[in-house]
Amino acid sequence: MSENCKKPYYITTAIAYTSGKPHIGNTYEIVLADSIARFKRLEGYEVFFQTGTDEHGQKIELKASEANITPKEYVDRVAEQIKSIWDLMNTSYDKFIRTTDSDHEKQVQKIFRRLYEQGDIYKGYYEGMYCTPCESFFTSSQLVDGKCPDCGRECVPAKEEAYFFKMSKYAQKLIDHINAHPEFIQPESRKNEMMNNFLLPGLQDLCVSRTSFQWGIPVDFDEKHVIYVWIDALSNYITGIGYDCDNNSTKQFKTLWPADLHLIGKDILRFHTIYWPIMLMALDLPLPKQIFGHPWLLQTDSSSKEAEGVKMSKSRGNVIYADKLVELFGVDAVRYFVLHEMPFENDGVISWELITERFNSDLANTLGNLVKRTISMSNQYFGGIVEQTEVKEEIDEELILIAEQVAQKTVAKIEQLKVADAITEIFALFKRCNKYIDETMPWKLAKEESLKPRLAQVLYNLTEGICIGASLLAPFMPETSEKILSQMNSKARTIDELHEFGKFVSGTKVAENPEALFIRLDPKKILEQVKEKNEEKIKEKIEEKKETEINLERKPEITYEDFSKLQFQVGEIIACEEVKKSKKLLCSKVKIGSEIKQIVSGIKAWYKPEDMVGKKVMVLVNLKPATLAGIVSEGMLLCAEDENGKLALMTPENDMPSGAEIC
RNA sequence: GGCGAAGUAGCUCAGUUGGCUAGAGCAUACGGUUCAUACCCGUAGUGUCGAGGGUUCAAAUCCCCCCUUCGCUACCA
Repeated sequence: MSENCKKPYYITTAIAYTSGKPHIGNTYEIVLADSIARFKRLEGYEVFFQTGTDEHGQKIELKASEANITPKEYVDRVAEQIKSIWDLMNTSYDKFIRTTDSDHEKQVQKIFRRLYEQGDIYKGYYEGMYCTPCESFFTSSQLVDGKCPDCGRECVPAKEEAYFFKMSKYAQKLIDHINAHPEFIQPESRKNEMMNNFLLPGLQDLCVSRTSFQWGIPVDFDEKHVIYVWIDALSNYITGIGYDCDNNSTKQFKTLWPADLHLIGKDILRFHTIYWPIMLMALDLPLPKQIFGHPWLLQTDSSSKEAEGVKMSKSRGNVIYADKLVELFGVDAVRYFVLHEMPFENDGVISWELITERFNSDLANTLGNLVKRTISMSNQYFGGIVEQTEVKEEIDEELILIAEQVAQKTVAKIEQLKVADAITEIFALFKRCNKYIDETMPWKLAKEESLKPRLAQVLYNLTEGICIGASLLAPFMPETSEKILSQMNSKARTIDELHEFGKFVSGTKVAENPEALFIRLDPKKILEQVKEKNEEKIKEKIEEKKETEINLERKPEITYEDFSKLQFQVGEIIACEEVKKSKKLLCSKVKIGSEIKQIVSGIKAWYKPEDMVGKKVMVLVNLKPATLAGIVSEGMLLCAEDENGKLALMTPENDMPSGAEIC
């Protein structure tokens, strides 16, 4: 393939939101994308790999004002931090786009205007309950006990002039596209979720502007509006490579678009498989070829059972940061671990024991030791010279066959985005090399001068096998690959040079004192170090807890008259059972004075029915009855709620009779 | 509640359209070897393939029902 007719390959990650430091879960995505990008380069594609940051929105505006700096200063800081972690992970992105880049901003304005002018965007009103931290509107039916269904915080009623995107107009076209291209959404199981939950029931129009904050790209023909995240963030995939909606797109755009792969977390699949394709349709652009919603890396923490299989998130305080891992294990080990341990469809598990185990067995034993023993034999027996002598034996053939096939096997796995399996293929070669050493027993050959030529060939075969493996390893563990090849005094090869065994230059002298690639770790010591860190973390958590305060946005003032409309009484729970049809509801019989009311409440997660019975609780008794999950509820049990959404029933401090008025 | 996924050796998982004594890696035990980072190679396993029923000459694999877990979604006064 000549230089100028290389096939393009355009891959992107989601852009990271600059509200804080990214954890290992975010980092997984960039490493995954990087390994695919590097692999495609190895295959001879002209790869363009784009990542970046999503830097607008109210949350950032808030954080910046808390820190007493401008939003731009704030995002500059975080973007730099994110970039430095991407660099720490040795990722080879070609472009780091920021949504505050001026060319991006300009283009987004033009896109918005065009969609408005062609009638896909119209002006309307958004009415509903608004959650400030989440920057989201909800219908009152979506709220959980009047709180935000995402974060559990207070919502306020709001009405906002806003622009809407007519999603429904393109829905059928998108359904047809998804049906015609089964590979479009990966893994395929996600396709059903999108179809069944959103597309088939009918798409709602999407609100694409906000007036409640300023930190965003203004709508240029209606300055009080700011373009909301969808059009702003998603467009990065085209603005980053030079799209222009007045038909002045760059050559780069024309070459690269449509993207070959959008790599994203499974949580934002909906935006990428529904809103983004529809936006593209409206712009009359082809759709990306594939969108892969990768699973999560879940952390199991040996020191606390409850943390098992819990998604990492800052609010849960169970975050493992990439730099800490790198400190303990090194970049390539972390890359290896996240790539190897992450399955294709289900969530992967990360724990200190697992990392240490993999590190020792795969990296130190299988790979590191193989390289070391091979090189040391070459030095011991031949002064470091690795030479072909053509003294071949049948026993060589299996090794050679595996070595010659490993490249194409790996290519096939990457084709399916099965990166973990690709790595396993490469390690199968290293394992075969170790076995080959036992089969040929070089130390025995070394004892007889007449067998030296055979010994030389054996070591050549090993060296060549290792070099093939190391070349293929480059996309996944770039530094290790380079180290091995440099110890072998050899060069990285392209895929095409890996199908044939014997390209290692005969007569090459290998390193005299090769450095061990991975030193075995003592799992006990690692666990001790982790324990120390955990204890620190727990202390921090406790301190944090002490300081936790919940501040709600004030609702409008009410009069005593308003208040007196509400009637609260003490009720005694005399019976309680689960509402079978629902996941969150308990149905209680509450005795209020002589009256017995049936009340349904969303507290199943915190209270067992048997624990409810006998409790005296605070009841709002004159609330209009409503039907929940088919059951009539005639009031409301009052609860306090913490920052994690945990509920606690309100009970009188001293025993009070059932029916006592609360005033 | 709707839609979907999963439940296989101690652990992480493979098991194509049903077919011979159910597999891999790690961990475990034993044996071999010594070039090497207590390493490598070999052997050995253990499994009511979530429970029950059915179809079949034959089911981990198909059908029914149930249990458990998970994902998306709805409801959640």
